[in-house]
Amino acid sequence: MPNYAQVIVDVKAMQTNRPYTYQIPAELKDQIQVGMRVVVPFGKGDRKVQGFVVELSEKVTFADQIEPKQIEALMDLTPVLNEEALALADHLARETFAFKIRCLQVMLPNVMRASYSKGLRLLPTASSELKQFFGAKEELEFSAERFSKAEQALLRKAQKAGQLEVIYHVKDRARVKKTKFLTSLVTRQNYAEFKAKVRKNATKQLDLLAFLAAKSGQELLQAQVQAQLDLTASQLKKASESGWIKQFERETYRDPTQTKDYGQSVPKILTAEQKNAVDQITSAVKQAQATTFLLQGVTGSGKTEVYLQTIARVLEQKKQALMLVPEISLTPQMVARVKARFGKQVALLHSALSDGERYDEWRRIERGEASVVVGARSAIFAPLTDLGVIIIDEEHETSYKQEDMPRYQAKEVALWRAKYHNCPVVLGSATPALETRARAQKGLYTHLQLTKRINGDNLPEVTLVDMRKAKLTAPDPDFSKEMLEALAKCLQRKEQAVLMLNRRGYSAFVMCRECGFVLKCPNCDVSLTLHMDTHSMKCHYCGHEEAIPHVCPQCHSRKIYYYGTGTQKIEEKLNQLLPDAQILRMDVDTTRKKGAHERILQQFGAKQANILLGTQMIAKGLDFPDVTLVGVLNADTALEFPDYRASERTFQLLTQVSGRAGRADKKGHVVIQTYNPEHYAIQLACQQNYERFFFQEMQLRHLNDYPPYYYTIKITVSAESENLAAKESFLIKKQLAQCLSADAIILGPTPSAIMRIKNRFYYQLVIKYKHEQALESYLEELVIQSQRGEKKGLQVVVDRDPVNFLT
DNA sequence: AGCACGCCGACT
DNA sequence: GTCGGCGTGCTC
Repeated sequence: MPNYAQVIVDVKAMQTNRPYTYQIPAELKDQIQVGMRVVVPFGKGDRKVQGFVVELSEKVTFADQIEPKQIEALMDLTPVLNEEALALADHLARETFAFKIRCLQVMLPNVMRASYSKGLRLLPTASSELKQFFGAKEELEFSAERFSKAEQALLRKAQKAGQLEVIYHVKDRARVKKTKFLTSLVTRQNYAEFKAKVRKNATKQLDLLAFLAAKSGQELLQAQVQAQLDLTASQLKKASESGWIKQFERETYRDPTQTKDYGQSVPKILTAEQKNAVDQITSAVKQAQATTFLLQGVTGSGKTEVYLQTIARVLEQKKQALMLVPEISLTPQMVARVKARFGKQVALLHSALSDGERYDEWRRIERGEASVVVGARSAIFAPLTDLGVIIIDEEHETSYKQEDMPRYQAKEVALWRAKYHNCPVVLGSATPALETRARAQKGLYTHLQLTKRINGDNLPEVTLVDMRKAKLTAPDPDFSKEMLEALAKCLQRKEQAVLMLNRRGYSAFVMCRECGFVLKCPNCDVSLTLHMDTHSMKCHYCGHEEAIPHVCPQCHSRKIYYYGTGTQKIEEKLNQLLPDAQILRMDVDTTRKKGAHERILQQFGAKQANILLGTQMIAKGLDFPDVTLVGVLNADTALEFPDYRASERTFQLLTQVSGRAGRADKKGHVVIQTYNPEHYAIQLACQQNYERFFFQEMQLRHLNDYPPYYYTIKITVSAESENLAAKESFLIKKQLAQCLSADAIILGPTPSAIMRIKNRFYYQLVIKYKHEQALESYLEELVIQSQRGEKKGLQVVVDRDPVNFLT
């Protein structure tokens, strides 16, 4: 019998990474298990917090004379985290320098994270003044915002005087959805008897009785019966009281796609390359080998079919499959494709689900009712217990890295889980991340290649337009002659075009021609962008909004104009330059609403427009047979980024977007406008030459000591005062210099590329290293110690293998 | 978050 | 001398 439990506690302000010991009350001893959530008292005030049981023991394991406190309650009947999840949380905490509690919570759906509230309850000794303050209520919910400082002082005094007590609530938001059913108890025998008791003119009741008699003994959905016979819930309740029916509730899932019919799709015939890939992966599945495969295949080479047939083999082995795709490509078409092949066995985890729906999908997986899981990044934690394969599509996508605590890389989590389950991992991409391709080169990963497009070899023709020269003859600074001609021809042939505007850091802003003043956000270090739809200037980082100025705020000149180009402005120009064009615009503004993204794609697919104009998001995974022209308006903006992956990103983006042209029998054409036509990333993207790019980029990384030759860790320090942020970052550098060997390189501290966001100043340090004995423990300590700085508004973030260097 | 402890200034 | 300010540290 366990007497004590080790509990990882959810403490807000000061998190330590060690568990706390609690006593298990006698009545819970036979129920408590490792992996359950509990409510425990914590701190001097014994406020109640949620915790996770990570260990049970008979004796106290910590040397202290005080008696541990008792567990207040169990929140679960069965463990919500299994052994694997607990081990993975430990690993994550160590690997990402995150607090254990966060690592445990990230494995569970949001609703299982407790919500806390504080209540104040009147005691009999309360003064009449206090009673008045409470009004008629016994208990008030306390929140700091709701009461004034004076009121808070009053309440505090009353609490000290023993006139009221503080009650802490830990609420489990996980709610199982129940649906009402009923069973008809009306039989041929008792029908007449029931009928005799009903008034002759009570038509509704007589109808119901007849209906029930016809369905004798059957289970019916209450909502359906109500709708069909136009009855209210209370009328059915009466029927239940009369003994006509028996009402009951049953647990149901909130899965909106469950009832949808996706039809059925059959496996396609594989090419020799595809078959080889499926065979090799399947063999690893059968032999339970944790091999990692890099499936490198150009756009249109049929990677998805390899995934689907691999999953089918895994299911034949009575094992389960987990497939990650970037959030942006988790479109209805993509979902339909998987559901059509595997039907109800598929569980879907994506951000569009409500918390409740997500919880239900999680429970379906946990109970083993779904053996194929498809989802975005966080689906990597899906509670599958018998994994046969993990597939990561578009593995080079940076969105597989979580950008807040715990800052995990889903690919690395996949490798860990694969090792735990002895199953293969498939990393798929047309343009693999350099690190991935390098591991394949070294033989750590098995390299599988799909070199042929399914529909024959029809790589698009690429035209590179040098905008430095084009500018002189172009009818417009944003559109070269070549681009406009290609568009016009495409429209003439009644085909479709996709136009990409590389937006980041390149949108319409306002500048004064007289004094050079640029309108900037008052809270962040970025210029405000012009939004024609709302006729205002907006900040993309904090949402600040103000009116469009007509005179320069600095020199009062009237010569204040719009510069740069946003998708809106391009759309307007395009309408003038090509009056025949019907344009659909897809960017942050038009896709903000839920489902808007899909709607735009669907409209374009249905030929309601002939030009799709958008930002990077149009480069990902859309597949329209009639698109024969792809235009890139500004290929270089990603090159200017303060990021050692800038070339790689540019190459990937251009290669991907080029692959969108001419996928079917029609010849495709790609027009790329650039100011750096001789840049290797742009040149090699035009040639669709990944291999050359890989070797060239590897040389540069080697030369500059960047991954995959070095590991990187980024430390970001931010505060409301620039001075404080700078001071702290220099202090950290000093400490780092002491614990690092001479082989390590510290870059910075420097102000981040965007130094100020929401009135906070950002400084960053980047450590490049190969082996450092003391680094891990220093950073672990740094993360824990830096919590105390949070009271002063000082924040320190440690990010292993960072993908974002802007902040 | 909330409570104790400890070190300085203003005060009955 | 003592009361109380809040900066600092800890919570099984």
